[in-house]
Amino acid sequence: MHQDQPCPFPGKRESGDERRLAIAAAARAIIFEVGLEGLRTRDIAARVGINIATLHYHVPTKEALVALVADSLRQEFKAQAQRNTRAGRSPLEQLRLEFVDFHESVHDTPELIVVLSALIEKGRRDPAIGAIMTPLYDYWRLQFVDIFRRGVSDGTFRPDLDPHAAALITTGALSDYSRQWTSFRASYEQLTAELERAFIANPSLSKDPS
Amino acid sequence: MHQDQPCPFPGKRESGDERRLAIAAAARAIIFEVGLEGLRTRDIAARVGINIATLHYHVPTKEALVALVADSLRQEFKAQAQRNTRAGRSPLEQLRLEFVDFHESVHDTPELIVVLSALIEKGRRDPAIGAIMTPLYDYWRLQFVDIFRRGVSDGTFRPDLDPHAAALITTGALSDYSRQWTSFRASYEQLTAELERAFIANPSLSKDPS
DNA sequence: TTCCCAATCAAACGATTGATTGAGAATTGG
DNA sequence: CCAATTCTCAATCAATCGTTTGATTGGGAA
Repeated sequence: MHQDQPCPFPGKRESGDERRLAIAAAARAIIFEVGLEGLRTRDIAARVGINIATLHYHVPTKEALVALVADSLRQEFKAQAQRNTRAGRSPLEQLRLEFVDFHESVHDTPELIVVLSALIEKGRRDPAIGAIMTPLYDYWRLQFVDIFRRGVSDGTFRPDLDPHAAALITTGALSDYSRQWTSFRASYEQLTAELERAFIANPSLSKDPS
Repeated sequence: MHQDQPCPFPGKRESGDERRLAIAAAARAIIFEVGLEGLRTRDIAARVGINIATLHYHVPTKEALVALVADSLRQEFKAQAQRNTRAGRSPLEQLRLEFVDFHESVHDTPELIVVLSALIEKGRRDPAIGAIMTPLYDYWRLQFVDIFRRGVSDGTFRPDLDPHAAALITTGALSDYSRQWTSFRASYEQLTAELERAFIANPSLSKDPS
């Protein structure tokens, strides 16, 4: 029994889905501020503006709550991936689009990568979280694998480039940058430019290997 | 009325420094297993084999305990840096030595990088931890900056290579690899080999062979 | 109207948390 | 040997944690 009709009286009761959405958002904000070790169910309830018992009505346990946050990240990445279609673009253009997208994500929702890292780390020891986060991170990296693989085929990138290793380097550098951009002297443009130079084929070499 | 046999030398006491060392080691092991959010002073005391009050005698607060762990990491990195002198070696040799060192560290003490990442993340919000961890991470990256800078000078690496960006890419890729090497198909050798190819000068373009 | 049920809350529960107390054992310097 | 110091522990504290209970609300169905 699901009704699409939004509540005509804001401040009254919200549907279960809306509540769960607000709970996940509040939890993400708190994790960003004080980390997973500072996450308290009462603080989440207070930020949403509901009673602690109401929180447990919608999300039974804290474990399920963290899983809810993980799933909210998954859905957000899924939506982001479906939003921009890269069909018909060259590998280098797609790579640069990924760089721009990532930068925008870090700028618009700075807590996203921080929470993502925290949950990936938690997923290393919590199978329930790992089942959500590992495929998510793999998917992101596989996008780069695909870009590099096709870029090698058409001569954009070095012929001796290892797509998997290059993708690992790229995602590692990007996530590491966003994690501590405060202490980095190098700008994001310097980082992405160096990544391009690292993988791109040398223009002075013959592009036609036949 | 001694408790259930913690010390291999009954009747013997450990000095304050040894105790603090054992406490830091136990805390690191626990952080590796259950994360910072699962770190409990009682668990640390139990692993060391001492009473909870004894733990608080040596380390007054939990906050000081986390700082102690951070400092133990700093000392370990400092000792590691001083252990192997790289004087007289070529930039490429030094880079490969860094790769080997890192791999050995991950292999010998797998909890090291995980705990390092956890404390760096905590240092983002806790100034006391950040004061220890940020310089530590910067120091590691600066080692690569130095290697790349000299490698550019002597023609080992690309002339258009940005040492800071390249170092950021390298540390990011390495730390990201060690954080989740379980789900990576690419081996460590593939990763380091790709890093070398990414930064090394093209052999067909030997521009300055003087 | 009467009933049902998702949603909500005040209050509290049992357990755990970091931290403290006071007394005593072990060690050290004289 | 003694006294001072360092170190240790059983017992305990106050606070907070995640979770539960029991009751209430309000809107839609019967």
